[in-house]
Amino acid sequence: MASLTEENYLKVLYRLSQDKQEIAVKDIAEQLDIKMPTVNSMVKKLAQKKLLKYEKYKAIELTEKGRKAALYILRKHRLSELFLSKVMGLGWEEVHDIAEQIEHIQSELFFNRIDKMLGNPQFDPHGEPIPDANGKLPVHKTFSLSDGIIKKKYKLAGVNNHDASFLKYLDSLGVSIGSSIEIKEVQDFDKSMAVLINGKVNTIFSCTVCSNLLML
Amino acid sequence: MASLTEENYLKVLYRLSQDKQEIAVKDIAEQLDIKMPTVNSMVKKLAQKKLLKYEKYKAIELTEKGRKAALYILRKHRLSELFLSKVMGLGWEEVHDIAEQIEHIQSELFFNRIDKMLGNPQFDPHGEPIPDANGKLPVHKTFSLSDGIIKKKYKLAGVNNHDASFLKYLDSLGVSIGSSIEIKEVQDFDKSMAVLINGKVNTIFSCTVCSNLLML
DNA sequence: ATATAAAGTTAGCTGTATCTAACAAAAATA
DNA sequence: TATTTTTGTTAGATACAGCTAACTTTATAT
Repeated sequence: MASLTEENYLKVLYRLSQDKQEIAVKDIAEQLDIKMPTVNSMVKKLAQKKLLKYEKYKAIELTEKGRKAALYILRKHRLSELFLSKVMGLGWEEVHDIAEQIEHIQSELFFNRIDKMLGNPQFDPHGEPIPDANGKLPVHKTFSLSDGIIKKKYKLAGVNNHDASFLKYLDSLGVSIGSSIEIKEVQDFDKSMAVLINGKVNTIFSCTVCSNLLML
Repeated sequence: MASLTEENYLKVLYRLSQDKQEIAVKDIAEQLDIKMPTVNSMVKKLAQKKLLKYEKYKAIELTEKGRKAALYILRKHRLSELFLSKVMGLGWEEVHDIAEQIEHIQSELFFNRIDKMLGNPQFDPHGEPIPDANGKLPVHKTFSLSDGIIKKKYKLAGVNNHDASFLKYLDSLGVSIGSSIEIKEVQDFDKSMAVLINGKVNTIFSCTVCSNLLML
C-alpha cells in the first residue's frame, strides 16, 4: 500500500494532470508546499513503484497504475465529503479538511458502506464527480455561469472554488447544488451579473463569482 | 498535538495502567509489537513532554496530562466504534480496526457530531465506557459471568475479549449487549455452564467464554 | 548568440521512529 | 550469597520524508 505521503503526491499529480498537460516538479512542490529537492526524490521513488513515468528534465506523467491509485483516493475523498454533508449534516465548507483525513483510511468495507448508504452517488457536495469502484468518472459537461446567456435559467451543478469563505457566501444567499439561477442582466464593463436565485433572491454576482459557478 | 505514534503509545500506556499497577518498558514493547530500545527512547521523549513520569529502571506512570490525552483518544476510538456499529450497521467484530484509524482524525467538530448523533452515549458496542468530553468515565460495576450464581438471570453489559472469532461466536448464538443469560447449571470440574440465552437458546459456555462475558 | 533567470538535480544534513548488538542493572533462582 | 535470567539502557545503523546549499540544465530575454 501507498504511504500517506505517497497518497498525497498521487492526489496532487492527478489534479495537476487535469489542469495542465505537462506536470513539472515545481508544480508539485507548490501544491504540496514542500521544496523541489524533496519532490525530486519522491518522484524517483514513485517512478520505481511504476506509479509515474519520470526522466530527468522531462515532464512527469502518471502511469495507468498511478492514475488508478489516485482515482481511488479521490473516490474516498469525495465519498467522505458527501457522507459528512448528507449523513452527518456538516456544511459544505466544513467537509473538506475532515475528508482529507478520512480519505487515508484503509478499509474497503468502510467505504463500500458509505457508498451504499449514499446510494452510489455520482457527485460530491461541491458537484465534483465521484469515481466509481473501477475508477470510472461520471461525466457531466457543465459550463461556467460566465458563459451563460441573458434571460436564461440554469441549475447549479458544481463550484470551481472550494474556499470556506466562498461557500459561506453562497450559503448566505441560499445557493447550493441544484439551485436555479436566472441571468437577469449582464454588465458589459465588468461582466458582473444581476441574477435571480431560486426564483426568490435578487443579487449581483461579480465576474469572479460567475466564473466559479458551474451550471447545467 | 501528539503524533500518530505518540497517540498509540498513550493508548497502550492507559490500557496497561488499568490492568496492572506497574508499567514496564517490556509491557509497552509487547503491546505495540516493537522492540524495547525503541520504547525506551520514546518513553524519554514522552517524559520530556510531561505526558509520563520516567526514571531509569523505575516503573512508568502517566501524568495527569498524559491520562487526559489518552482518554481523549479512547473517547474518539469508542465513539467511532459505536458510530460504525449503530449508524453504519457494521458488526461488532468489524468495527475495531476501522475505529483504530478513525480515532486519529483531528477534528473536534467531527467527533462532537458523532457524539450528538449517538445521543452522548456512555458505552461502546463492546460495553466499554466512553469517556465524556472532559475525560470522565462512566462507571458500571459489572462482574464476570463466571462469578454468577446458578438459577439467576443476568444481562450482558460487555465483553472482555474483542477478537473477531469470539464476537462472531456470540453473534451465532444471538448474544449481544443487553441479551439475557440465565445460568441453568454449572459443572464443577471445568466450570462450564449450561445457559439459556434470551429465554430461547440453550447452550454450554466454556469457562473461557464465561470469564469474558461481563454481566450486570 | 550570449547572458540571465528559472527549473531541475545532486549531495549531504535533520528529525522521527524503527532496528540490532552490546552492555548494565534488577530480579529470580540455585 | 553467588549465579543466572530477565529487563532496561546505550550506542550506533537504517528508512522515510523533509530541508539547504551548490551545481546543472533548460528556458527566456537581451
